[in-house]
Amino acid sequence: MQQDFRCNCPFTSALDILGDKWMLVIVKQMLIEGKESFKDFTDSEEAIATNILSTKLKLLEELGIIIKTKRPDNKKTSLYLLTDKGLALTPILVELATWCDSHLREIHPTIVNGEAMEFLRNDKAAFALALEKKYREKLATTFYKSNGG
Amino acid sequence: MQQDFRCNCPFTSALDILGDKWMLVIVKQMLIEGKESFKDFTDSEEAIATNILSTKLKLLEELGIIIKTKRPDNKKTSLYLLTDKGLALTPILVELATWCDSHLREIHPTIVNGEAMEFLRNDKAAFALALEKKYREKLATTFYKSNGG
DNA sequence: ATAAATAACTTTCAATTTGCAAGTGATATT
DNA sequence: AATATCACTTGCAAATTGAAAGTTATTTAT
Repeated sequence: MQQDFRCNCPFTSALDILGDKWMLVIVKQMLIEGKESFKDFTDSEEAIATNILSTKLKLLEELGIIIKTKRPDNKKTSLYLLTDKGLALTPILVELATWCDSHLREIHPTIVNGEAMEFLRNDKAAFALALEKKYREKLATTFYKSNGG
Repeated sequence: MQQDFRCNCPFTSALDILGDKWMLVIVKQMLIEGKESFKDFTDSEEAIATNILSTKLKLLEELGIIIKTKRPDNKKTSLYLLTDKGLALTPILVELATWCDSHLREIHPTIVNGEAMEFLRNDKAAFALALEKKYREKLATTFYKSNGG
């Protein structure tokens, strides 16, 4: 991996890892949109190129933010799942969306504005917890399916 | 400016603006390190190149995240100051540092770990508020100096 | 008044990164 | 056995990044 850090500042160091167009978008797709296969990601609205996706998934795995695994009944399709370290990024995503909701609509009026945004506005912390809980339940289901059928 | 957004997702849209190596680092330098002149930024630990700095400051200003101004007694030195829209990024920075503190020390052991980090760990929300308050006080002082001497 | 220093850029150009398109190999389906 | 699908990899062109040097305006020193 050999990650380079610009300095010893915790803010800058976080951005050395997460400060690009794709890392947090991929995490978001997993957490919010339930994406888990390579194909799921390529089919996204954000239209990530396959070579970039491949590189970023590898980096996320090396950093321990996601794990790569397979269902025993499907040797073809790899599954990419968030680890605890990855799930711990939820508050960052929530704060990003909050800022976007309050300050970006002016220059980008078509940003989605549905029930989920209402929930976010009413209780950020609860929203974050709900996302994490939902993902952990999905993880349980995934592993149940893999083991039990 | 002509900002391009990849889609209507609030998470992705925030990252269309903030998802790079420099935007939030510059905001951090203003908020935490009190940097306000072009020279302050070039002297930073992160060693940003002047052309990049110039471009990013312009973009931040166009987005309304910072304002560019001058003290009446100094026509040479420009001042770059955070707006409310910029100060509203504080919770994002706080969450980034929190994640870094918990999950990045393993691969980057020299990350700073002083009193401020203690405060952050003990009460994230209070830490964010303290940063914002301190910055607003500095703003008041800056404008007092400019107007009164 | 003149010269030197400083601040805030701008320009140039090389290196790196990004991303589209096409190709590959392993599995799965018909 | 043939075809389709999935997860990549490779090649190449375009865009972005960044180091170094240059430019202009203002301020300080002589």
